[in-house]
Amino acid sequence: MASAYQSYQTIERLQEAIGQEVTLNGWVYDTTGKGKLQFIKLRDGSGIAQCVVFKPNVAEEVFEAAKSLTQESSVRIVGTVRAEERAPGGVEVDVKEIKIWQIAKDYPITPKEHGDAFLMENRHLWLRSTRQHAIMRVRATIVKAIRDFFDGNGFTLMDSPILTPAACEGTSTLFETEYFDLGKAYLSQSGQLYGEASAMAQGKIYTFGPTFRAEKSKTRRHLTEFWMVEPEAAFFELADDMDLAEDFVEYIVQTVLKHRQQELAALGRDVTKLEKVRRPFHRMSYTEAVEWLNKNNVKLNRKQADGTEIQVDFPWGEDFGAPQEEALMQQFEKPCIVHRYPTEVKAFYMKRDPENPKVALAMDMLAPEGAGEIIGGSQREDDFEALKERILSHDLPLESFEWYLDLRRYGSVPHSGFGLGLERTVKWITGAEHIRETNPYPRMIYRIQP
RNA sequence: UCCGAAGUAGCUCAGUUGGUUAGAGCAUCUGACUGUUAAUCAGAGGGUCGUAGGUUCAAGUCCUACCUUCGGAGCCA
Repeated sequence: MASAYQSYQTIERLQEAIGQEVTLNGWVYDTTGKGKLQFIKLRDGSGIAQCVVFKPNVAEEVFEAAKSLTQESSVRIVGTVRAEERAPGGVEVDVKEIKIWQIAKDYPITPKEHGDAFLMENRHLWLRSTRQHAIMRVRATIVKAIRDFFDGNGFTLMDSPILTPAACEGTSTLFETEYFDLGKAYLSQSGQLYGEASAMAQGKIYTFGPTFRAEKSKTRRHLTEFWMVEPEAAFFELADDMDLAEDFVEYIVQTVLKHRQQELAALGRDVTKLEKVRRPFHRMSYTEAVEWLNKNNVKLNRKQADGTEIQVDFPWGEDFGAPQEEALMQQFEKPCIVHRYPTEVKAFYMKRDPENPKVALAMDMLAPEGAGEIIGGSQREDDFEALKERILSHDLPLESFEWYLDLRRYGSVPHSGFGLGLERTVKWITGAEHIRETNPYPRMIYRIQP
């Protein structure tokens, strides 16, 4: 006897079963009655199949069962598959038997429109809708593409811990918890520091897992819990890091195009835009970007002491906000890497450019179509004294970073890496309006249910 | 944290200068129909108008506070 995962017929493969009798298990997505004719749209997680019950052809109790079905009731249907032009997808099931697992009463999400708050309160049910189903399938494909890319290019998976003793980039945005007798522990906001140690052991590594930011950000680009993949490679300089990032993002996008056309179509995504995501991407230095902003009259809103706002030329040294990034990207159809940011606006572990100590060997990748920053990375400081001085000048506790400094004591080498935010990448590729749709159970500043 | 917007039926919304019994569509229930794709048609049930206080002969509507949600900024992936 075959086990359930082998024997039960999935709707995805119904085309192959034309002429055969099949058994389908699933949930009622929609019903329509037409007198002696009942249509049941059955959803089984793999797809949706139209099932038809015609009164003269079935036993009385089967027709009554069909009439009693409500949205999201769970059923097993036995019937014959046949080609039918009038049915969506070109096939339908001529129903012979119905077994009702459970009748659902008053399913809250109807085929009509709903508000954001309502859908988020019912996130556990919203996931059943066609749109959310498609986004989750694209997400799963992106995750697989990420793993395949690194696994296939000599990177070893070396996951970093989630519970950490100290901050990676300052403590202001960390979730805190008690850790037995050892005091406070924090949820990791990046696996990078551990990733660097791992790279010194394996050469090329990547970490992939959830990260946590207690930032009080309330925008359509922010989650407090999100997944990040962070490659780190010994002997990589900034140029290598940027090449890697371009290859990687191109691979992800092209893999989704190859395997998820159906889902992208269901989402109404303009795939011609994604087809253009081919190397080489655009690149410009931070300094060039500032010049571009000022040449194109993209001003910065600055608050005065009296509370009023004035518009000023973008000053060199200030970090870009979402409005600057968006303005910059409007000229491009492909992602753009902006590199060599001012040292002051970047993290302590980034190496300074030997040719210009005012800038760090940092790079961000901005995605087109308003998607914004998806990658942040850098070449790391590999000089012991320079790194130690940076830790102290950032008021970070030196004793917490002794192990990290060891990486510069024992065989320090140039090395680089970056972090790619999974949900932001899913948002860009699916064209989702809001990042809350890109994670099955998103955590946001004002929402932790369900 | 700051700026802006909104809370009316299970859901999405309308509700005029304050004025009799607060409306519609969808959903639910009953009935009709052999091709529906968010079916259609006929009928029925469904409300502490976010909470508390105030003004008034009279408050869904005006005022105050609070709560909740949404959008944006900063910060970031």
